[in-house]
Amino acid sequence: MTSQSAPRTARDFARIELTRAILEAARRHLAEVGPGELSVRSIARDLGMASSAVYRYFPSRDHLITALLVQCYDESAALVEAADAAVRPDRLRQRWIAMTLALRAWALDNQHEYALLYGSPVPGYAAPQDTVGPATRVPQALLQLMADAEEAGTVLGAPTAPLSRKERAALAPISASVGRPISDERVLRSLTGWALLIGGLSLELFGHLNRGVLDYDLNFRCLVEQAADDFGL
Amino acid sequence: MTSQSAPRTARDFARIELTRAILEAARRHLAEVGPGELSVRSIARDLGMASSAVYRYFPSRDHLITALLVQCYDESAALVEAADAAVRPDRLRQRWIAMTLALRAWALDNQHEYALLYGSPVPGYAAPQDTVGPATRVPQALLQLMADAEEAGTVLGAPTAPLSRKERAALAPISASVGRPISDERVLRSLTGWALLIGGLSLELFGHLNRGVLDYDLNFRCLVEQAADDFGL
DNA sequence: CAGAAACGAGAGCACCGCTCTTGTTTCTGT
DNA sequence: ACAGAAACAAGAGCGGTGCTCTCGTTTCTG
Repeated sequence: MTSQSAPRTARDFARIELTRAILEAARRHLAEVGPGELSVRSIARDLGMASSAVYRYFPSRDHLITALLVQCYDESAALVEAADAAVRPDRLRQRWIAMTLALRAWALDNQHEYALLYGSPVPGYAAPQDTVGPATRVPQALLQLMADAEEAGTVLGAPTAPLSRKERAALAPISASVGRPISDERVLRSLTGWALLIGGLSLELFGHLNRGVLDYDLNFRCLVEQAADDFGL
Repeated sequence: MTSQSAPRTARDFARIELTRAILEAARRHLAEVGPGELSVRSIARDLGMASSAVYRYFPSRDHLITALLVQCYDESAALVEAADAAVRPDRLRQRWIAMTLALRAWALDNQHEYALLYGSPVPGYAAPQDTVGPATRVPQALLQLMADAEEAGTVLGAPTAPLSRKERAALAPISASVGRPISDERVLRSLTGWALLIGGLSLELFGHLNRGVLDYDLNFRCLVEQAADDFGL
């Protein structure tokens, strides 16, 4: 780890402070240039230090990106969770709408960050273990919504052919992560919802709707409303 | 344009041949390194020419990427269309399954190419007009399927609240592109289907299902089967 | 057959991630 | 208190990138 517990000495304090400053500058750059062109050198210039000094705090550009990844996952997930919590728990449909709109709002405000999280992986980059926790917060929130829907006894929209044993087995780790009983059909529904959400946002933000859809806000709203219908919310 | 009609002279011939060779080498590299690290220099090395010579044929790296973009859009769309055509036209559900499986198969075989098409845009890159035609072939195929479903008189799965006038207006360019009558609800369904398809593939290929889903093949199949149910196919 | 156009190759510019060395500052054990 | 160890900032440097410019050669065209 980079910082051990408390800043005992002045040096410790300076270290965590500079680490924060570097990350902050990186994030500031990310607002303008996109993940692929994030440059350690320009960040260092921005902070008035030699580029080699940055490597005292982040051993490589990838480590810096990992830190940004975690920060952005957490930031967006916090917004989604907050939007969820702001709605009465039994208003299931409204919660779904609120969560999806929250993620879209964040994505629109932080397009390069969205690309970092859900776009193509950065060049030679393989996400380390640190990111998986934060990365699962949003899909977990969707899962919890579905579990609530199951407890409330809502019926799924369209009739679905029952899943085979093998199909159920493939979803086992997810079902187990919910922490309470949930049918495999609902687990699958949350996956669908997640895929639809990310797909819709990616198509919009990566420019695939350019010629075609005129009103992006309205289009996204239609998408999630229709999904709510399908999910029986 | 790069080549005007016929290769009249030996030089013309050499030019289109070399252009093709460069593109081919670029594509070969793309199978291994990912769009962001495609390097003009390494492609030139691969062909045994000076990097500056490549710029006689593609004025910039972005132009080269554009050519790859078009090629990949066309290649994947051709597979999707072929899969569609291989099924009896009135087997709507089977056509949907075939098309989605075809795109997934291509994406799995060409992961970097998929990232190029549907991942985050390449750094400073803005897709020019040339790419929009090929890019719309897949969503167009989905739209045509939905139009066929409408003609066949299938009913949509879950009940949907009717779209508002503004919502219908936002979809107008797409409806018009179908070339025959289609309800706005079905247009919206194709958008949902497209978003779900791209979202599902992106989540899978960009590593978001790593811990969770055990069997990717099965999971994707479940996704599209369930979507077929929702779409009333 | 001369002039023009296209060509390939090389040097060079400014940038990148990253490493190594050097000299300085700060902490720590005795 | 002080010496040794550890952390630090800065600079030079390596090999890579996209791209430009120049220069000598080849090919086409009027």
